[in-house]
Amino acid sequence: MDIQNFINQLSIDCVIFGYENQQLKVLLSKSKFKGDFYTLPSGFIFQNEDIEEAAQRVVQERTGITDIYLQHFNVFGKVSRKREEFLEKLIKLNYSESEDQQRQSDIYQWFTKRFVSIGYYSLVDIQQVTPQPSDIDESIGWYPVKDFPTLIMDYNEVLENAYLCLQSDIQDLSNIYHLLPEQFTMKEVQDIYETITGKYFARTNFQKKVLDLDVLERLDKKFTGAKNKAPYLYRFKK
Amino acid sequence: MDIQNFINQLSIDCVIFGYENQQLKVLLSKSKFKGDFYTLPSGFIFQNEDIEEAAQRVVQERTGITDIYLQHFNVFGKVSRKREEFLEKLIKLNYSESEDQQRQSDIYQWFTKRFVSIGYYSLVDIQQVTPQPSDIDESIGWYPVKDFPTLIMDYNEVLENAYLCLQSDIQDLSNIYHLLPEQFTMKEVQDIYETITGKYFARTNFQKKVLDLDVLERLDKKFTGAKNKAPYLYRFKK
DNA sequence: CCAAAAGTGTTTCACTTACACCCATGA
DNA sequence: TCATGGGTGTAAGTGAAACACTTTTGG
Repeated sequence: MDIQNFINQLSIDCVIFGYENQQLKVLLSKSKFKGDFYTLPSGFIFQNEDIEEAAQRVVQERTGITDIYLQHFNVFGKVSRKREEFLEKLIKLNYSESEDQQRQSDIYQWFTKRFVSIGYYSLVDIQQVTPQPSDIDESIGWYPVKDFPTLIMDYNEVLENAYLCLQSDIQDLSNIYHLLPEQFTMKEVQDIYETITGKYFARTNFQKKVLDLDVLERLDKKFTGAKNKAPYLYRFKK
Repeated sequence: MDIQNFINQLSIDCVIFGYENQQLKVLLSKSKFKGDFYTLPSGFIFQNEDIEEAAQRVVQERTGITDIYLQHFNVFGKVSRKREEFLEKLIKLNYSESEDQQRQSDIYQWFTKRFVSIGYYSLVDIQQVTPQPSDIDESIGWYPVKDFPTLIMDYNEVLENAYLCLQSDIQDLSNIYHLLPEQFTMKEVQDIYETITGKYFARTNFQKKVLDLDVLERLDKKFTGAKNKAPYLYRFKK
């Protein structure tokens, strides 16, 4: 890792949301290190790179997609952030006593310093994503927002905070479509909206409300083979 | 300045809002350096200091008040941020050719690096504030949001962005009271709200709307000596 | 022809906005 | 007693929520 070219003590943390099987999910990775270390996709900022670009890069590396919807939601800059207890556990489980010289290395110096995190959340079409583990990840995958593993440091709070911001931001239905494929039915829009807000909306009024926003264009009907009236497909206007 | 103890390439920028004479104002300082360099109150983060604490410190140093309302609104992390043109002008106007060794100094190295800004806005009771210039300020004072001088780097955009966020955040009237003194009349609340939103509200309905929020307690009447019915004073509930 | 779900129209209700009215104040 | 601005109640209007109804689909 080319530590020299990064901004010191500053990181980008991305909460990547997707929607699948009536569930809102987040992309989390599990570290190669011994011990169950789950974490958010994160990265550092090159000296010649805008932070927005760095966030794009982080999401692109883990998802494979381009043209990514990103939203800054908070910064996390407390001194501790439960870093010490994470590092202690990590070192205890992964390094023997004799590897003391390890602790003198640049990498060790880099990672044991305090970090300020810039938090972004991202909304992606989960069908477009093929999760790609980084070289320090054992695995990477989607976990339901309602049931995800304990994360390292203060990342549980970071994730919860991103979720709260998403719930608030999505009220006006302006960014919900980033979670959807190119074409979708009204029921899919409503399902996502109800899942994220946790509230139920009357079907007929929801349809009217959304169409009145005048952001959708109606396409052909979608014949699923179900023995009922086929719903229209919609697409967001450009 | 104790550069060693700060986080590198990271700064706190504070947009401090106050309200006076029917105008929303921001606190800006003018640099001691030759050339008209106006800027936002800003500072750096000590290694052993939460960023929220750093922001508190910045606002406290410039205003003298404690117990400060702060709201993070954005980060500014583009590579350039018009830094080069600012530094060029600053050096041209303030250093002679012979002072080349200056450029080797720690301070020079510190300030010429790229910075990522963490933006906070603050709402204060302007009557409580005695603006205090820092050691690099020639002066510090309040300027109307509708008419303030050109700022260095991209700080004009930072300020405008803070103002937009304030306009959005204040819709629910939840944080407006930080701009008011301990006790105030309904007309003062309405004046501030109208000034910030730029919209006019019917007096009688505004009163009802605010009282229905159930966040104010009514105190005694305020006798101003004007020959009309005295308005009630209010205070925000704890 | 029937069950299931989609789409549309209509009624009802609640809340906002507009406005009318009365009250307190001090010259 | 009068002009001025503050406080409250009520009518009108608007938009959301509830609900009834019609249409489409495939077994």
